Amino acid sequence: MQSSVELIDEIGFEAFTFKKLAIKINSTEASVYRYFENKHQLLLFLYAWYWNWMNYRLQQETYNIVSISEKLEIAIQLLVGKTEDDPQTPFINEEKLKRIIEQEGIKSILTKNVDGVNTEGAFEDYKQLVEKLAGWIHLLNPEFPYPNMLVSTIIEGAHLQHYFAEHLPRLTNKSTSTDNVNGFFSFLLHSLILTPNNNVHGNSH
Amino acid sequence: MQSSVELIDEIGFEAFTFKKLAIKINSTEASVYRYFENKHQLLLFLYAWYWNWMNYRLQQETYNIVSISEKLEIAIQLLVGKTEDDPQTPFINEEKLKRIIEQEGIKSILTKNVDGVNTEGAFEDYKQLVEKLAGWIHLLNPEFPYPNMLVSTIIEGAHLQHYFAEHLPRLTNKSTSTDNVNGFFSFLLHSLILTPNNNVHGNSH
Amino acid sequence: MQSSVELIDEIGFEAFTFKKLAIKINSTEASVYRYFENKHQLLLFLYAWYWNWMNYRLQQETYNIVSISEKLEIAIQLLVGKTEDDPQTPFINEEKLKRIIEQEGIKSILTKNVDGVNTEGAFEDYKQLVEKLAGWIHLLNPEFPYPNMLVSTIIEGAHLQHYFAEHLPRLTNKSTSTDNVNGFFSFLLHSLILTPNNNVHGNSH
Amino acid sequence: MQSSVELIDEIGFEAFTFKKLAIKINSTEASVYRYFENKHQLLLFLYAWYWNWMNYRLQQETYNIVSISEKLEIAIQLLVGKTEDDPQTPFINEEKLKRIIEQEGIKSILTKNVDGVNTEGAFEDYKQLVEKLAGWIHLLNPEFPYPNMLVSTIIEGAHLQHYFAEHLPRLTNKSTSTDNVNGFFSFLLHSLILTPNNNVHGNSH
DNA sequence: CATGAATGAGGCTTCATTCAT
DNA sequence: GATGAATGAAGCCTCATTCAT
Repeated sequence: MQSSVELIDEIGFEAFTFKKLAIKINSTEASVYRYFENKHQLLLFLYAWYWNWMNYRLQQETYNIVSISEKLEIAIQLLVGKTEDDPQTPFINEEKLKRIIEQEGIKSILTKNVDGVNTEGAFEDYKQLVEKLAGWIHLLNPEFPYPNMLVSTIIEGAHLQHYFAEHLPRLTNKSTSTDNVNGFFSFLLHSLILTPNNNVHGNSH
Repeated sequence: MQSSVELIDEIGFEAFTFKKLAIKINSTEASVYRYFENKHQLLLFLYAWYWNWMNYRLQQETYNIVSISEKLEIAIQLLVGKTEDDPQTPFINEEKLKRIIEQEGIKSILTKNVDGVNTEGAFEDYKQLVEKLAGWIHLLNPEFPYPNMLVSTIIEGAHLQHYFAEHLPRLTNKSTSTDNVNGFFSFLLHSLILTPNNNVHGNSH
Repeated sequence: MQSSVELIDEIGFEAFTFKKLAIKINSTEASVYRYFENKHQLLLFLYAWYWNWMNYRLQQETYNIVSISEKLEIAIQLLVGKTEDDPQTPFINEEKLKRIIEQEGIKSILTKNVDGVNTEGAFEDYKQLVEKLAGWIHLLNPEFPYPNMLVSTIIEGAHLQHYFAEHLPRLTNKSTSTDNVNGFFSFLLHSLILTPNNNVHGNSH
Repeated sequence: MQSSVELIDEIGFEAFTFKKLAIKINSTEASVYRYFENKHQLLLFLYAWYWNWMNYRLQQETYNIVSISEKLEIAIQLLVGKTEDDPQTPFINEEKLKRIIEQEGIKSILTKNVDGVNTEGAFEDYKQLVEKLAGWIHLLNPEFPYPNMLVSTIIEGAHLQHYFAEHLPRLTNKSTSTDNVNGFFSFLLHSLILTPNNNVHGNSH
């Protein structure tokens, strides 16, 4: 588990194979196959685990908060901010896992086999999280027609911006560290949802 | 060229091989290698070609327009809207290419070798486009601190939303066709940039 | 093992491939790769095995001999003389292996990657053997400044002379079979080392 | 010509291909094929050129010398000593060529196709040189039964010792630079040939 | 249940060479 | 004569998976 996270983080998912994993954990390919059908299943498992954990954390950090806008703020912090290793789960390093999700997660969606994978429920937690936040947005601003889009754009956008900050700075705006990513998406949320008197208007075709 | 676009569009980049391409065009693997070092180079070439063409189109459609906000609107239409085959380039089907960029483009960025690829200038046109639009945004709203982030988020976000609309509808908001994608990102732009009196505030840590 | 020795002996190392070996032993390339990373590793393995076996034989044939000059004589016989199949190792045909070492061994040294290979210890037994004999020479003739050179020249020289005898007779001196090789190198050893009153003088620049 | 020497010296003969050469000289593979049938022919040509040049130099440097032992001394210097670029042949860098001969020459002999190559006369100059020196040795010491062996052992031995000095020092004896190679082989020659009262005795089986 | 061994299939790439202009 | 293009063949290697014990 932890080893697979480390290895994927090190060499990337494309270069990752069960053989290399087996060597790393002093085991055999056959043994690894006992636990995961193939490497894509492993990634999907990590993906599901990550979003399940995120849902859990979100619940923890918001369940005694009343204000929905405050809940949303917290959610954004959680999704966009830095992730640190969670000492409660010694079997997995969340910081590395986050980096994998950022760099490899979207690839497990952008695959010719999405639909098949999707029906197996691999993205269930992710979708639940998106819908939960979209629901909150709807409560705050019932007129806003794109709550799901906004949430999924923030999530995936944040992943990309973190990556750009490291590798393609001309696509992003750096100032004091990567806090800008946080700033941008917070600002987005406020401008669109938390600020009153938004004049909602659709496509101007 | 056209054949490679078709084949990638059909079976996906992962399943795409020079052998399959060779069979499709009644040629040999070795011949294909004369033109592209490997399939990743081919994808990068398509990527570069696409953004070069986008830059060209943007210039065409905006150079006699004075209003910068209007220019921006047009740019968004171009980036987010549907792409149709350009009859001026019979050797390439832009509609299919767009679909490839949407589904595979980000993968050529999210690779362990980005930095190497980047120094070769593969993303140059993309970055130029982002910076041009970011420049316009800056003119309209000099206080706005995240112009590049906004542009790259719109571009990549739009790609994803188109994809979600087809495969993971719970992550998006569908109504009448994918026009919603257009609507959302136009709205984003207006709310953040084109509407006066935005109270810019950064990260609320 | 034995099959690879036979095949290399037959067709030469350059023409030797794992595919051909696989066919010969009714197996598959992939299976061969389980045991040797690539054909160069296989050759290095054979090389190491050969010199390990030579060290062993030398020890066997000299350990109850007191006279160092006699030991040296025996060593030369071993290194320069004919090698016959050792019935104790049914899995390898030493005669053929010797022919491989003669014709291919030096190539595994004269490679752009020597230094890398060398650090992996592939030549360890070879070097030990050379140093052991050089040590004996030093005991017999402490003034002689080139013991290692002499030993390595005899070993590699003998390989070449055997080869020349078969293929380029004008570079050698044939009389009664290849015994001449033996004669020449024995003579060399005697003239330089075993004969007293050598007037050692270095480079005459 | 010069480019091929440089390229082989750089990357080694195994990795050398006409394609790489073509790129280096801004030409095409097809053009290179106009001059050399294949890369082995090219190596043989260089080999032949080198030994032809050596013969020429030997003649130059010895033709007004009377003493045969002196001639032999000069020959050894020539064969064993450092080679510098000959300004008379601007189209070829002898120093690099020498390094190629040292590292690759013996491989062109130790090939399964020697016999074929041999009949084409590729090694003619080499053999002539060996025979010339063997003849001198015979004049000095008519009893000595291995003149050709001695010469070819010195030549190839010197090549190897130079190589060992750089890559496998435990097989050689280093003191002040590689002059030792010169010293050793000079010494060899003196001990066997130039010193009177050698008690010639053959194989002591 | 674990694991060492086996393996078919195919991916990627280069070679050496020829052809057509 | 030079050269851009084409290509069959093969080499090398890894993958994902299964089998037998």
